[in-house]
Amino acid sequence: MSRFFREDAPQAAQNQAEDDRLFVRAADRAMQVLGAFHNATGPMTLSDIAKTAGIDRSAAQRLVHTLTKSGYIRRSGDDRGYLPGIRLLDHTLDLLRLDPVVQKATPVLLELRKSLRERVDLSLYDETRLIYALRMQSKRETFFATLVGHSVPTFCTAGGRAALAQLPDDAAREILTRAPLHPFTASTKTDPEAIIAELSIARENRFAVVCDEYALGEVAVGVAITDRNGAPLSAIHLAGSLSEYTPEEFVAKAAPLAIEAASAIMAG
Amino acid sequence: MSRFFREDAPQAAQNQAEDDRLFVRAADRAMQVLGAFHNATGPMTLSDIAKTAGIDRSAAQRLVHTLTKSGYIRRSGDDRGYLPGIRLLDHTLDLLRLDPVVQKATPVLLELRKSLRERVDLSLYDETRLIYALRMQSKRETFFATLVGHSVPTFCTAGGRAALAQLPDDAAREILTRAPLHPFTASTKTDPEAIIAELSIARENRFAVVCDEYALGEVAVGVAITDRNGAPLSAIHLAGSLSEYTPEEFVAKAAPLAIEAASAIMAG
DNA sequence: CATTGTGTATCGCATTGCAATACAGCTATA
DNA sequence: TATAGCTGTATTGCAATGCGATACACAATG
Repeated sequence: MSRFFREDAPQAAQNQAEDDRLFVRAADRAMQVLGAFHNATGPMTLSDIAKTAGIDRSAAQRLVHTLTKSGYIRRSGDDRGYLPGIRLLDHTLDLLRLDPVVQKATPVLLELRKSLRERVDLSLYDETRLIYALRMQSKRETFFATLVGHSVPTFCTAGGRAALAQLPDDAAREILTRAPLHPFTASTKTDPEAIIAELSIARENRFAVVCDEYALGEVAVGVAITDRNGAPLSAIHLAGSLSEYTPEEFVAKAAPLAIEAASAIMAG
Repeated sequence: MSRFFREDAPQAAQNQAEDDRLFVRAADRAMQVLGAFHNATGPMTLSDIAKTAGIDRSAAQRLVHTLTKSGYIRRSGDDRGYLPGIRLLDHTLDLLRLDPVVQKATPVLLELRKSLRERVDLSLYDETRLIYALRMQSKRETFFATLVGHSVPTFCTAGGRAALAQLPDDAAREILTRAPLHPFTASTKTDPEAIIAELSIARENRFAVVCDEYALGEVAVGVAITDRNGAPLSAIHLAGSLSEYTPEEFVAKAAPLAIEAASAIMAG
């Protein structure tokens, strides 16, 4: 009993609810080191990593050493410095293959891709952003828009709006306050209330349409995938080129397919 | 000086070369917890994780708590248990976008995909295995053969043999001793010397061909991508169906394209 | 030939991670 | 409705271990 009622002792410091701001856990530090690459544009040196992760160079050295030994960090071939290690891809695979949505969606999206020979993506909902998990690309595609893990904002993309539309307006509003409402094109809607209005439309239609707001010359249709309580988990995203379709044409073609696919996934 | 020559002190335990077998670093423990999902087939409970990671349930609890707070682990929606968290995909992206080979290969492979409307993959070399980093799928594709992070053995795949062929024979032999030479089909070559012989052929041709050894009804052509010292970094992999091509047809069509693509990537 | 940057290695202290322990909720089986 | 066996969660003290300090070898640069 004395363990639980010690009046003389300093306030218990290990309350799980609050310790995480008092203590810095080693697991966090390890992930901070890996996270140091988030803003990198090339290999990082120990000093870079230390600075970015907010730890001492010598601590960084130790962590990098350990992480290198286990393959989560590797030395960059020619250049000096370090890069994220291949081992990370193992965890990527675990994430993808164990994700219930990805599991169910994969065959459905492959079918969908056959019907509509345009870009088909599945992305996972993460409040202010969507992260691409499955990508089935079409003819044209550039850069690293093909990379898994790439994320796009929810506020101005079709999939994102479809996902946000599943939330009550004030929950969506709250997320929008946290999102950087940065315009990507001249047409990007950045007024929260204008976006909320779009969400109402999407909610009614069961899909969202975005034209020219994120990428110029692109029309996209997004449909949300939700859990059984209706909370957004993920979104299907179909994109076409405005040089081939009018927005209406594309929606007419893509929206029914996307809705059907989403239903199939949620039913499965 | 006493710090460096203490005769009475116990043997210094922190030699970086050997401490890793004496000490278990927290960073490792964190990654072991994430690694616990490697053999999972669904959500894992705390006890599962603890058992798999080889730590106490209560330690697992603490780590999982920390990792959950930072998004590397999440609770599985309906079922009980935990799953890998979306945050991992951020590191995936960092790995892919910072990888020099992936950077150079992406545009080349997109072009290649246009010329040859079959499966085109880029995978990263990891001794006994290749890990898929870029996937551009064709019509038919099933299951999670589409997932990034999926890995295949080097000993019996076209890309793998192309990569191994870049090594001296004894280096390749050494790797084969560490590889589980498990037959996937009736045709899978599992005799190390038979594989070494294949490597010689691949070395001469600059590409490797594998038929029916990994997947039935599939013919694949692989070409290695090396650093400037000739060490394998990665492989391009083109696969076609034996119901559409004879092996010779496919090779005639695919091999030149693959070699050209690899040259373009290495020159870039 | 300094100087400033890499990466690497070692040590001791005090911070922090862990085992032990306890408990609340939920399902099943008795 | 016990009761047993799971979940996940929380708290403590001790000692294992992570970190800062420090030092050094090597390259590249001025």
